[in-house]
Amino acid sequence: MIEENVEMQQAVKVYKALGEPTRLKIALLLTEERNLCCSDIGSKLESVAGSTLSHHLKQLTDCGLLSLRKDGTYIYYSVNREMAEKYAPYLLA
Amino acid sequence: MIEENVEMQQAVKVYKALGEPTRLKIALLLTEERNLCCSDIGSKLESVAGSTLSHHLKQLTDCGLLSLRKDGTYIYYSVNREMAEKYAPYLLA
DNA sequence: TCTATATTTCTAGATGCATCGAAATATGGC
DNA sequence: GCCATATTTCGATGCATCTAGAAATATAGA
Repeated sequence: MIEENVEMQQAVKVYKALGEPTRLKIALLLTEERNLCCSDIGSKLESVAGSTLSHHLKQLTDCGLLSLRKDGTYIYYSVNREMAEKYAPYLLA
Repeated sequence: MIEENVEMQQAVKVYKALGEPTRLKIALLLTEERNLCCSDIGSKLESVAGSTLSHHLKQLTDCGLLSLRKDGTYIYYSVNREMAEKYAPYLLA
């Protein structure tokens, strides 16, 4: 009987976040280029509403895959490399 | 503008498959112990209907993460190590 | 052939999720 | 304070997915 632990729950969150095309693209974008803000990211994707983008970025940060830095009205996102290396080094390849 | 290619689509499938607690457990089970059949796996999980288990195993094999070998009425599942190494080496840790 | 076991397919219900537009919040500049 | 821009929250809708039970399929053995 396999036991569910905290690490497994985190892994599920990370993989759920990456198991959606738009979010995977965002994660890949942010490994190529660090410190992009919400609207930068939006401009590199095909027609995504700001509210949708916000929702995706929240999931990616909540699971620990992205870190953010606030600067004025902008929020700059980057990939948390330790998390990517642990769960999905494919992102960094 | 980031482009969606075949590899990305495969990555989404793999991560979607792993982004669900029961399926992640199945994948972890099968990295610890290879060649388990459907009912073996069911007995190592908490109360999952056979039809549900079948559905999960299909997703894990469809994305390429599991391979299977038929022997009589049994089907033995194993983790496809190249796929795990590429997308989710966390499974093998 | 008949039976037992293993697994899948079918059908349906309940929940979750992606998406958007509109409204709300936050910050900086004038 | 007021305005412009960046981002989030809210509310709603449609679609996907998880789940299970029942029926169907497959295979081995008596």
